[in-house]
Amino acid sequence: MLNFSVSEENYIKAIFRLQHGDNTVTTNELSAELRAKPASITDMMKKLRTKKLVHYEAYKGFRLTAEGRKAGLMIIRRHRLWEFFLSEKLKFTWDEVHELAEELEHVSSKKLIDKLDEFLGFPRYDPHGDPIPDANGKIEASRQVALTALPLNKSATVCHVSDQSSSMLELLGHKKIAIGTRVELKKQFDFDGSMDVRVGRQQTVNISKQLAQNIYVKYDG
Amino acid sequence: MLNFSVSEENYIKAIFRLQHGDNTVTTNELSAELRAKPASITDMMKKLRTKKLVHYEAYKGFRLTAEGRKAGLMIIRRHRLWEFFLSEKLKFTWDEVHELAEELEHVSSKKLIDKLDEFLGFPRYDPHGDPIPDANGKIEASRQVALTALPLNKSATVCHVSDQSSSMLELLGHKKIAIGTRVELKKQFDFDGSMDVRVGRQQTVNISKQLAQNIYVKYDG
DNA sequence: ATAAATATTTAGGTTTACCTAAATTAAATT
DNA sequence: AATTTAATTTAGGTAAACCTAAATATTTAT
Repeated sequence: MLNFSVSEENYIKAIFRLQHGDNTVTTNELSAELRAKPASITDMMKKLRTKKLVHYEAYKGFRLTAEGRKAGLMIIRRHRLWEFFLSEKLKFTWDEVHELAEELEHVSSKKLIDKLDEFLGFPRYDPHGDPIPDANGKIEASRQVALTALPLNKSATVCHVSDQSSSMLELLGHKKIAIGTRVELKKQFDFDGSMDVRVGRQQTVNISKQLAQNIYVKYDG
Repeated sequence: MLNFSVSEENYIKAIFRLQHGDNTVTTNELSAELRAKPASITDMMKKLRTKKLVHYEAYKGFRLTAEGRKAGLMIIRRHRLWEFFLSEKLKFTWDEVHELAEELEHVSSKKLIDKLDEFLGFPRYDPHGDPIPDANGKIEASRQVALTALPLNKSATVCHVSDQSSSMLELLGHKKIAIGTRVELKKQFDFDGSMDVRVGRQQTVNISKQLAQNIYVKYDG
């Protein structure tokens, strides 16, 4: 019930991340996320299904079961606690901590993690501002929403982009949008779903519906 | 040159430990140490030979090459630094740290380990009293000898037991010997190799040759 | 509604690190 | 020295987690 291989953990974590609520995750999405071929994804999905960690029917995408979600939360807890440790105690910069935490997170002793949590003073957020699940897997409901769901004139901060393709990053760079950028929705056009968004203090740019759906923000304050 | 699988690292570490100087290590010794069948040891030795990490000729045992020794020192450095961290910062007891460090040691980022070393204040010994190699792989020549090699009436401290079986630990407990116990050889009997040893300040106990061979001590001072 | 394009799965192969059983070599005993 | 015993290696097999190429579903476009 509680012991998974490194690979299994990476799959669970990736599905957790891509699910973003109740969405079903596709083979190709996971394939891109994990840089593994689609055929490998199918293999692993069958395995995780027999372990009752995902709901999966051929051709219909997959979602974590309650148990899979719980496992995912524990992996994320480990990951974020190590990130906090690396940044706070070992003075790594925030862009260095992720890949080291990717390795440390697979040491799965519960006692180790709970003691690490205590040593760190029970931190609530990792260095990227993401909330850290507690020892029971409880995690602060993130006030994170897609840019498309942001109310007019409410200031928010970009905290996540769900597509990491280079074409998407190029477009974001061009519009001067990055993680941490302050944004505010100024106008929404019914015809094509595009929107005018104030970026930073000076400029306002137009963003397509497709792009907005992939940008996640957190309300300020 | 510098990246090994978890299995390879475990083999290198085990050979390093068993070599204890220049002795050549046998297939069966490694098999016992790693709880793998002799055939598996032969497989891996061939692999490590092609990677130039061990000297190995069929039926003749093996020794680490200079490069293998260097790799071994780095693994031991990681292991002992994590042990120190677990004991000193997370307050694990000395008998809990070993198996956790077995997992953490395989995260091989040099920068991580050097920063951890700095964070811990460049400790010289792990919680079991074994010296920690520095960032260049330099390690304090341990003045560690088997109890059988201790001269008469020279005070020393138990720093290592090479067999960790529960039957051995039971016997040690019974004789009130643990890591850190002060001992002094009082008399040696040629007939069976047994010896009288003063343990601590009050009592003297008789120890069999077999037991003495598995107890390592460090001269005091 | 069909055809073309795309997504997913199946079938069969590879590598790593194990295993068992059998063969071979070395060491110990008579 | 010959034989028995023990250690080691070889041969061939397995499971995990990947892969490629081909087959099959599904979606999209005409």
